[in-house]
Amino acid sequence: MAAKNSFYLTTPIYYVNDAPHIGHAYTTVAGDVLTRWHRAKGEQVWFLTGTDEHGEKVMNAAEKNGVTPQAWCDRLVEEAWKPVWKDLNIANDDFIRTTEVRHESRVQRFLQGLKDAGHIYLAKYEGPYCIGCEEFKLPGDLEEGKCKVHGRPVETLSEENWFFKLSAFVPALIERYTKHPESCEPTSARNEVLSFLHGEVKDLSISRSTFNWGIPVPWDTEQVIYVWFDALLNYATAIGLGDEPGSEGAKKFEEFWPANVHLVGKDILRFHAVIWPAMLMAAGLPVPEKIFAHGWLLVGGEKMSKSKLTGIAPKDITDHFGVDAFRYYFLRAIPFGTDGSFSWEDMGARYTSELANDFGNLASRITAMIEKYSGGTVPAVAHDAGLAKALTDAVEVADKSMLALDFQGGIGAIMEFCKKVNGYVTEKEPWAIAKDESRTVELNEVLYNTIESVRALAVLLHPVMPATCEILWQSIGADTAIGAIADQRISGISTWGQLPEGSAVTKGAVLFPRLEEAK
RNA sequence: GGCGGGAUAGCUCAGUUUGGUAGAGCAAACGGCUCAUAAUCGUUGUGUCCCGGGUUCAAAUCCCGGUUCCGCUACCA
Repeated sequence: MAAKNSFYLTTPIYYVNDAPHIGHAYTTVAGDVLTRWHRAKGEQVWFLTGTDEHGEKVMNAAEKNGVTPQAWCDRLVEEAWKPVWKDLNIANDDFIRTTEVRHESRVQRFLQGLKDAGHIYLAKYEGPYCIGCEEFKLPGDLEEGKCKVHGRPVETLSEENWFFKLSAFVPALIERYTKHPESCEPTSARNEVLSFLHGEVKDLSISRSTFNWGIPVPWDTEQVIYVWFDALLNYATAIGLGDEPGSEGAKKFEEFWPANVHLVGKDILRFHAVIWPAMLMAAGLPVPEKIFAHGWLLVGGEKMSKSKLTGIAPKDITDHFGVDAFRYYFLRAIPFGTDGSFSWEDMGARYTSELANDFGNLASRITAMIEKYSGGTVPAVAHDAGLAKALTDAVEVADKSMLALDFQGGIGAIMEFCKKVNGYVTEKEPWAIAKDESRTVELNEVLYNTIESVRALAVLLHPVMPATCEILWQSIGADTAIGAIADQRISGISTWGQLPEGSAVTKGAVLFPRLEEAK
């Protein structure tokens, strides 16, 4: 595969039977931070998110609310989903909805292609069916022959469905995950996938005839395409899957496919690591480079859920801590890939310690000192070998970690540097030097080295906390002196001495005010 | 039932591959400093390393057995 300078990342498309909670936001923020990091590396980035709008559950939710499925989706997308991403400062390049024509037509074309190539066949699906649930049940859904949900006996029903020859791709999938372990991470997730593949994998029923909220099977319009088959394709339809050579869509697809990373929650790992690549293989397309399954956010030790009143809306948290603290906290506190416990206490502790005391306060003390001791302008460029080295190391570790989706490690390295700068200031005691007029040169050096370190911190933390770092960037005069923060490159951060002498520094409002006891 | 992962300081966790006096951050206590957001810097303490056996000069680490939590998978039907 030719080395390309593009980076294509997707979040799952979220199922619109309800409003987003912090679990959805966790995935999307992670995607946003990672894509912002790649943009800061100068890569051509495409970041896709969207909504999954077909299927029986959406149809039922709409019915219960007395509206058509389309109206239901339109309302949730416009009033709940898109606004939340806007509030969280998510810089997605596209937002796909599976009810859009661009998606539906490409899905149909893709499916027709698979059928023409012989990967689709008609067969009778027979199994236990619960009238109450109006769906076929799996053995695990049953208890003593009765539906667990309704506690009533199931009937054996059969339905003619179209099947995808999933089983035919098992050997190729096993080979893929064995030879390219990085294509499914973390390791625990890959092992689960492999263990599943080594079991008995059955062909997949990809159509339904019991309801009609979905994309019609092109050659059998009595049936609609199974919602997962439809949904997975969004990653490719959004960038022009199957379009005429030479068209805009085809160019985009050429540029960005295969996706570099599909971020998924661990509950939907198998769809992405088994079904999706098999679909692509069947179509003769390259498979995604990496499926990354992150963990769940736990509240009180349990997976968040609406029914247990643990479904927290992002706004509940951002109203108190602010958007940037939200973005920071989950990626900083939880190793990506393992479950993590959310608690107001822990978030409050980390906010105070790391954002207010370490980072925010460092910005306050240096801007205040430059105003007080240097007339509000950056003094002559100076150099401190210790800080410069620490910065170089921090950038190196942070970059390596972020690229590996180790957000905790990456942010940790940056914050370690921040602490080091605080230590430098305390040790040099600029306030003491300032009392001796013969030591002005020395004083200016300390001030310069500190503000220059803050310049680097602003760029390093920009992908994680864009709004706050932008404010900081302005307040140290960097915007005027060296250009927009968004144009700064990771590779250039550790070049010492960028903030020029004379830049205007103003001590603005504190970046992360101390908060009253959380909740 | 099978496979896999976890149980370590008040809290979150690292350390277990390659045995050698038990670690980090946060919280706590004490000291320094006063540029800063009652901030920051330094120092300090903290442990039946889930339980019971075994191997060894020496076990959080290796072996056997058990408890408990979690994930994947299967089956009972």
